[in-house]
Amino acid sequence: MKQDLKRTRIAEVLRTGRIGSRYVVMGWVRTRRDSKGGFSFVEVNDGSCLSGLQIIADKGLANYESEVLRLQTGCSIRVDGILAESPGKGQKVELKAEALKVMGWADPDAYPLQKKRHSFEFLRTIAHLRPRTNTFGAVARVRNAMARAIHAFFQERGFIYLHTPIITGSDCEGAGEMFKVTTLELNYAPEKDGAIDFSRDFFGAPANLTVSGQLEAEIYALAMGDVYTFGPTFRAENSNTSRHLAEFWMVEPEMAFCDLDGNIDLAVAFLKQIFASVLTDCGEDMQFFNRFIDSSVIPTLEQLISKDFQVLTYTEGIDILKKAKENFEFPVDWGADLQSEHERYLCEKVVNGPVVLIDYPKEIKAFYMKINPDGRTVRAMDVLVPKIGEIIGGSQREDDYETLLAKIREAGLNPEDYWWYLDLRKYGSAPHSGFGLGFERLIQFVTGLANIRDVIPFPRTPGNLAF
RNA sequence: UCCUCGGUAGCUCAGUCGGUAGAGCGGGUGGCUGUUAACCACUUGGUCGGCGGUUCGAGUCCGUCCCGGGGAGCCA
Repeated sequence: MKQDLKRTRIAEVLRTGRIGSRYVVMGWVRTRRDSKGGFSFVEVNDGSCLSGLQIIADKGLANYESEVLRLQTGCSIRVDGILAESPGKGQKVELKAEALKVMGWADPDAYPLQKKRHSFEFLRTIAHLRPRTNTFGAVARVRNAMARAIHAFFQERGFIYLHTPIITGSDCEGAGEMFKVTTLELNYAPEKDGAIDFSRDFFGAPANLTVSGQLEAEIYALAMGDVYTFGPTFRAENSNTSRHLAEFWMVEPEMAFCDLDGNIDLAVAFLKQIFASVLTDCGEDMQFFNRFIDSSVIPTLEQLISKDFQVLTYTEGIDILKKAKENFEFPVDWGADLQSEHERYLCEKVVNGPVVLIDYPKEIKAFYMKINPDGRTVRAMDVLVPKIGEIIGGSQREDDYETLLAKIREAGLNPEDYWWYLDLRKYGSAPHSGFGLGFERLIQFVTGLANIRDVIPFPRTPGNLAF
């Protein structure tokens, strides 16, 4: 065995491999088919691409009878061989093995993955093995390509990548239930006046996992101009749906000297560039999703890249819904938040694509959003997409000190808790805008996977902390 | 958290009116073949989610709990 040769990834063998050259490939066996002509076909996958490499192993190998004929799905092997043109259908090249070494066996009686389709529900119960399947390998590569594309998009535009804290002292970010962080022994927590005494906790105060980096991102936007965060976010909501996770990744750009129009422009350019990158960088994986998961993903993405996004005000959206001949379960009224069925109708029936909804009534949006001159609506924007719903939520931020102070009080919040946030409006305030994008929802949209638990390696949901 | 549908072999599922457990795939053995979701034959394989109840008898009916899917709410 030529131990001096270095391992070559299968993606590279298939892309640049030369017929007649010697390669070393290492990976996991997907299937083995024997020919009684005295040789076997072994399909190997190493995760570098969707395709596997067909190995031709014949009885000339010293361990053909003893090992090759015992190879099963899941075994890891090393193959040293010569790349050859394949006479069979289904692949252009194959590796003629000069040596095949079994690195790790996988008992076929016990190994849960078979060379057939498994349900996503079952694969979730074996999250340590599911990346070895076609679908989850493709998801992992697409997720990686999208993360890289996100950084590329912002870096090209001069945005600073900002690391906002995971642990936060403020429970006033207002975006949902928070996980508590403590080193106190829960059964023996110190008490004072009948309540837990957090002054004796690690931070000397109650601490939580962040639900958003936005408020901190505003700090840096009002110093660096354009910043973005890209990191984990935590919500302790008891949400049991196909589009909610307790731990998910969020992208949050924040731009100084930028109004809502600039915010919309960035969001649209962002989505288009990410979609285009995935189609170029992950062509094979996307073909796979388009064929086996959802036959509309590639046409949809291609359309979005070239098409203008429809921008509607909330008021226009309400008008359209009121005139619609659809029997909605929930009534449509100006001032009420849109239900999922309303959002879906606008995306799927009216526009047939994503919709940017702006200028929502102030009562149904967060206190920090900038009030419009009409006094009733705020400069909010939601980007809604078919099937998934809200994928981006953002706004121009209120930059006027007195107005923000009043709105904090109106919301029943304590201005003292927001002293530094208010300070930003006191010293060198400037118009600024930003949005939050759910990374996993974007991956769902791109891949067509119906359940958000299948686009993150290790999903955290209520009652599920395995792996 | 609410509504709804499910939980039967390693996996995907069928199981009629309450009468004593089935198929395909997978695994094993043999055959055949430059094969590729290979094919053919034989074979292996079960605490019917847990607990309790009704009944001569429960996979099947009732109660309860656990887990999963879909929908809703909260949101990204």
